Order: sequence, then C-alpha cells, then structure tokens
Amino acid sequence: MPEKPELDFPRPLTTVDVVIFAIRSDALQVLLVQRPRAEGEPFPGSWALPGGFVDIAGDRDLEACAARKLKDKTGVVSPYLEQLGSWGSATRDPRGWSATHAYFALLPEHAAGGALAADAQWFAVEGEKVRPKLAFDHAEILHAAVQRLRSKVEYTSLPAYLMPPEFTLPELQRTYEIVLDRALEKSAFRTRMLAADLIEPVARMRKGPNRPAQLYRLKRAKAPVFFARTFNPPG
Amino acid sequence: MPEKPELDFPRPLTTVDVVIFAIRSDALQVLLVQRPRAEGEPFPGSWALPGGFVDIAGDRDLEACAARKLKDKTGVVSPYLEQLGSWGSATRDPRGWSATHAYFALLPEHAAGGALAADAQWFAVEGEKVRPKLAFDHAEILHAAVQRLRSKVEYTSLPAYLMPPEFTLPELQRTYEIVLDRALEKSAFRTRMLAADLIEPVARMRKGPNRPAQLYRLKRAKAPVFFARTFNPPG
DNA sequence: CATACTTAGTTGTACAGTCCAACTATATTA
DNA sequence: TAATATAGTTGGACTGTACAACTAAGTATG
Repeated sequence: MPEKPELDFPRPLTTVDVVIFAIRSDALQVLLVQRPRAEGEPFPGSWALPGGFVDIAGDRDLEACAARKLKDKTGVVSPYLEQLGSWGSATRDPRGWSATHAYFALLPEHAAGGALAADAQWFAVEGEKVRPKLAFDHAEILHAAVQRLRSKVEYTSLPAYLMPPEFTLPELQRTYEIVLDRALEKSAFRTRMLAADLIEPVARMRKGPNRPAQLYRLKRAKAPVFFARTFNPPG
Repeated sequence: MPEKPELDFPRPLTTVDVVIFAIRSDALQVLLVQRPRAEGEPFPGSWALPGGFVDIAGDRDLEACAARKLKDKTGVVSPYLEQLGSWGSATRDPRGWSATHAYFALLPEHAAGGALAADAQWFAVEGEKVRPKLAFDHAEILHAAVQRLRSKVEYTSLPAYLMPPEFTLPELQRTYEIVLDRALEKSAFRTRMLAADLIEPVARMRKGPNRPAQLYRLKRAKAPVFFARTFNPPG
C-alpha cells in the first residue's frame, strides 16, 4: 500500500503518443514516424506513432505535450485533439515500466500535406490496422483510436474536423462514408446534418459537373455535436 | 525534441486514482479517502479520490493497479472498472510534475457496504460535486467522472452494474433516474431495456406492496449495451 | 372481510425521424 | 441540342418514443 509515498518512489517512464488522422486520397490515413536506429533505442527502424517522453521542464501539461509533438511532425498548430486513453505496463517498453498518454488528432486534408517531419509518413488505415508492424503496443493504441473515431462518427459531428474550411454536403457525407466504411442515405444524412446545427451555409456555391453545390462551413470551434440516433445501415 | 530519449530523462510522478460510485440511500455516492497527516504529505487531512503511486514492482499494468487500489479501499474484487482519462501537469502536485491515470468503478449497493478501509467514507454527489474540498485536481476528475457516467447512462446499460444480482425493472429505472437526476417514461424505458437484450428474467418474483414484480439479472458480464436513441426527457 | 390504495405492467394513439425510391433541377459533355 | 451526372427535394412506409389511460394483483385500513 503506497499510501506513504516517497519522492524516491520508482517512477515509470512517461510518454505521450498522438494518433494523427486525415482523409487523403479518399482514404483514412494515419501519420507514423520511423524509430531512430541509434544505439539503445528500442524497435530501431520500426514505424511507430508520433510521440515521446514528457518534457517536465518544457511541457505545461499532457495536452500541451501532445500538441507539441503534433506540431513537430506536421507543422499544424491547433487541430481537433482529444485524449484517447493511457496504456501502462511493465512490459510494453523493453527499457522498463512505462506508461503512455495517448491522444488522437483530426487534420483536414489541406493541412495534412504541409511541413511533414523527415521521419514521418502517411499510411492508409485498412480495417483497423496499418500495413507495417508497429513498435511497442502502438498497434493496440491505433486500433483503439480507429474504434473511437468510428464509434464517435456514428453519433457526433467529428468528421467535420477532417474537412477544409468550406465544403459541400456531399463532400461531408463522403468523409463520413470513408471513416465508417459504409454508404449512408443521402436525405437522412442531409436532414440530420442540418438539424445538428453544426454547419452553416456560406454565400458562395461550388460549380462542378452538376448543379451548383452549396458550400458550408463549421459553425462552432471545437464541440462535436451529438445526434439523436445512430446512422442505421441502409438495406 | 526528446526524440533521443535517455533512460535518465526526468520522469513525472505517476499515480492511479479511482472514482468509485455506488447508489446508496437512493443517491449517487462516491468513495473518498482522507489524506494522511504525515510530514511531507501534500493536502494533509483533505479528502481525495482513492489512489496512489504505481508500484512498478508489484503492478502488472495500470488497470491492475487501479483494481488493487479499489480492493484495498472496498474489498470488492471485480466490479465494473473503466478508464476515465489522465491528468498531468507541472502544477497539480506540489511535489513536482505529476500525471495520474484515472479510472471509474461502479459498485452495486450490497457490495458498497463491505470492508471499507478506515480512512474511506462515502459522500453524496450533489450536482457534479461533493461537499468537501478535494485535494489535488480531484474535483476536476470527479466532475469528469460524473459527466462521463451521466452521458453514458443516456445511451448505454451502465447503471445495470450498480444493481444487485437480481432486480426488478422499476428498481433499474429508479437507478437510471437517480444517476440522470431526471424522471423517465415507464413504458419507453421498459421497451428499450428489453430490446437491449442485456437483462433476462429469472424465475422468481419479488413481492411488494403491489403485484409480484418480475426479477431480472444481467445477461452478459462486462459489455455495456448501446441504445439507438438517447432518453428524451418527458414533457 | 370488504374496500381503498399502491405499484407492476399493458395497451393504444400521436408524433418524430429514418429508410428508400422516385423525382426535379442544373451544370457539363458530346 | 441532347445525353449524362450530380445536387437536392418529395412522399410513403416503417420504427421507436412520448404520453396517458387502463388492467392486475398485492398491501393497508377500517
């Protein structure tokens, strides 16, 4: 019973990892970084989630640490960032008992192409996995992140944070469909999206191979909107 | 950029805290412990969430650590236990940069009366707070736990884990109402509960000041069931 | 012992939102 | 000018909730 803590109580290694999602090339993608090959590094050369040790001198708190790591790898300053959970055990890092605080971030496509770090690269999410074998327990964390994303997409407006500043309703629906990997009903989608009061029409229209499409933008900044019902699969 | 970690990288203090809920005396209550008054202890005598340092020698992982702390304070071995999130910053603990992994647990009333630790005591949750001023940032963690509980109750079967092994539908509804702090519609509640396929009738009936009430029990072990819709407030 | 009361559980109607398919409208392309 | 593709609308079928009225059965009261 460590109810009499000492400051010398052995401390786990503490890291923060960020699962960064974006829609690129009509697919859900996640940003991975390649582990350094320096001596003493675990999983040299493996792909891993962006992250690393908490800097107790520089990081004010966990979220600031996650935002810093995100900015280091992508240049993006303030996307949607949500805490995912934490993973800690004696065995997940060969260097000893370690705990990571995992976050997940959503980037709009236009922001995802920017100032990528040299060791970073986008990978398509296939099912709930990614092609390369990931370092540490990062496959498990990614799995949880995809599940959380998919589950929240069912009843919130989260995918709106994957969109550019202005977008059409069909574009938004396509984003939902990519994340859910499932077709959605056009008119029900429209009704619910407008009822959710999250997006508002802007004056301009987008011209395409069809009639002019109304452009929308996000109304609020950060709060995902909850729907009354989940999306039921058509058919 | 701590991409070249050293094992000597300064580590935050790492703790696990557990928000333990139960329905007692027809109210939502939470278990708190009184901080020791020993020298060097922060917040001496204050009430706090049960928790403490991770024992990297004894704890296999974070959840095992949370379960251990829960058992220490309540004697209960395997109730519903879910990760809530983590809180870490330079300022939340006067001893230095610290991060806590917070869990929340649901105890059935009959288990909540058991082998309480000497320093532990139940407090009613009023609104999203508790009467005494809590140590550290535990008021914020409690707030998050109550919100998570209330929000999940809207669309899952979580409150079933606050029930004794066998219970009637009206008793289950009362538990929902206590957690939500709102009256629910009898027939809609019944329909949804039965449709959720989470509980099953047992042969026996409970006699009361009314007609015999059908007893039910949980069907599955740990998975909360999601409802298609939230409970809409009557009126 | 009869009656009133209380609560468990059912029934039926109104209503809201989704599913689905068919329809209209308009820009692009041939 | 006509065919085509996509944006967006409309209306009927269906599902599940809200709400209130109802039935049933045990308890309390005189």
